[in-house]
Amino acid sequence: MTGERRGTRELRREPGSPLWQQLLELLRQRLDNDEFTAGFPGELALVEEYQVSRHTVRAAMQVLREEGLVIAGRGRPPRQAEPVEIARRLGALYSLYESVRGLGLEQRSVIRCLEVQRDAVVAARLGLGEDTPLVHLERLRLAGDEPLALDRVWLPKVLAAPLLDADFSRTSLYELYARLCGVVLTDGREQILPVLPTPAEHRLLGGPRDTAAFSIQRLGQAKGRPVEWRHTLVRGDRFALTTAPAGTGGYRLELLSPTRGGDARS
Amino acid sequence: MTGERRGTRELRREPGSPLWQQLLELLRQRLDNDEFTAGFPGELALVEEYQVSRHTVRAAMQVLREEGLVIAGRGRPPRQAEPVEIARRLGALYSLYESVRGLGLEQRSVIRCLEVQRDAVVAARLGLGEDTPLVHLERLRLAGDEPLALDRVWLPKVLAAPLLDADFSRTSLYELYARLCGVVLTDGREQILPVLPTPAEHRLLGGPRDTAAFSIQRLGQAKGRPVEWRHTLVRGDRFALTTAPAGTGGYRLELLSPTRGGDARS
DNA sequence: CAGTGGTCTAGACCACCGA
DNA sequence: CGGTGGTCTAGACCACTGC
Repeated sequence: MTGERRGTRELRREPGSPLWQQLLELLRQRLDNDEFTAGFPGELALVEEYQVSRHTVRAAMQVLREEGLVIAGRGRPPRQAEPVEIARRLGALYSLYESVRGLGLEQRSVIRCLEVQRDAVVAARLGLGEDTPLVHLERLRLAGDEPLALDRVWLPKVLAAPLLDADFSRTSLYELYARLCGVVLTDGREQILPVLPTPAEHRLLGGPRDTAAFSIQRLGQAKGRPVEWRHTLVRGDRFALTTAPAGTGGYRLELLSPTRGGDARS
Repeated sequence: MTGERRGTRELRREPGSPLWQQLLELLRQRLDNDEFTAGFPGELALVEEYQVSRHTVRAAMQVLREEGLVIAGRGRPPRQAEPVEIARRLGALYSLYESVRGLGLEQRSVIRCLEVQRDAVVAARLGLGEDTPLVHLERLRLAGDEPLALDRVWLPKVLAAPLLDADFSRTSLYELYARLCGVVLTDGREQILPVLPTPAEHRLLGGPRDTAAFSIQRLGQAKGRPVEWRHTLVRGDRFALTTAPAGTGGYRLELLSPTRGGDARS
């Protein structure tokens, strides 16, 4: 906003607080403040600005790049990652969206409910008082004409009120939450359970009878504050959790091919 | 074995093949050959041996440490990680074992089957001919007196023959596989599905009726070669997959507290 | 071409840990 | 205490990208 230039920034050279960590925190704050939407500074620029060695800059940048917050590569000018690029690292629910998109299938949603509610249990999970108004969205997610998941979301009304008039049928919730409300999810915790859908749920999801499903519960956070409670039911006959390529311990929720090749109940 | 000292080792200084990557590969090989069981060299020792800068050594070591193959920390002499410490990074099945152990519960198994079989489907998954003899182990895993998981494993008999006389009731399969057969799992791919156990499976696992379960299928590899096919059924009313702390996209299979606090079928 | 990051060197000081 | 890794500097050369 001010546009002022400070030649050097406030890095304290003292033990116990490495320069690269301080720099990392400062860069995080500036990313949060959208100071870099017009382009992220190169390593040498940061060396100059903060008066540290390039090695120190690279130590801080390595973290930001691993987190996917900044995209940088040899030759290209570096840039801040788009929310969507960050979100892909946020767990099973995102890989659900991506996995379906990766197969070139059209995704849409049938909105079953979009209203303001009060729910003491959900509010508690969000760390809010039990009477806090919440925007509640319930939708059935489809690929083509086939139901894939039943998605139930609660957001604090304080943040999410603009979404009450939004059209969720074609767009990602995260995208709308970011664009209309300025809330970008940066972190989250998920819990995944195998469940047997209730008859009502099964009617919505379709599929063979006695099919189990994934129950995914998720607390989404932005800058450390809870901003989303989500409970999604994913059809178990169409999706599997598979280890991520690198064997890093990560998992992806992947759409199974229509011909369930191997049931492998050997 | 030889005890010979080569002052410098074969690192080629040429573009397109960074020194730290070459060093990383050499160290991997030496780890595979158990050259470091009596202690892993420090950074300065590697600087001297390979005639590269400490920075280069650290670049290679960073990878080995992130992979958990080497344990190193300020002050302490570095060392090669034990198989168990590596295995903890090998997916949901290991965290099952650890999660139960972490709660201080006694783990044991009831062996239901331990014999040599031929199974064309499983053999194919292991990349073997359909008549290849396999060691098959089926066991019910318990914590205290309560069944937790039904575990079915197939191993190539060529590797696993010594296990036919082993006692699995108290010890981890991975530990025995490593100790008796010299096979240390280094990698693996898993697929996790929600399923409804068959009546027979449900009788073994116990729990409320109409409880869903995790079906975990796993192909375990050692040095790139498949050495294990596994199909485990985990009780869904006692375990959940939860995101790993760092939000790295990883998941752990965690034992739920006996009092299922939040069903959250909101 | 100029600017980017990728790699590498040769030093330095310090904090931590175990003997 | 000596050895470990953690941090930091000031340089250098190169490969890649896009103009």
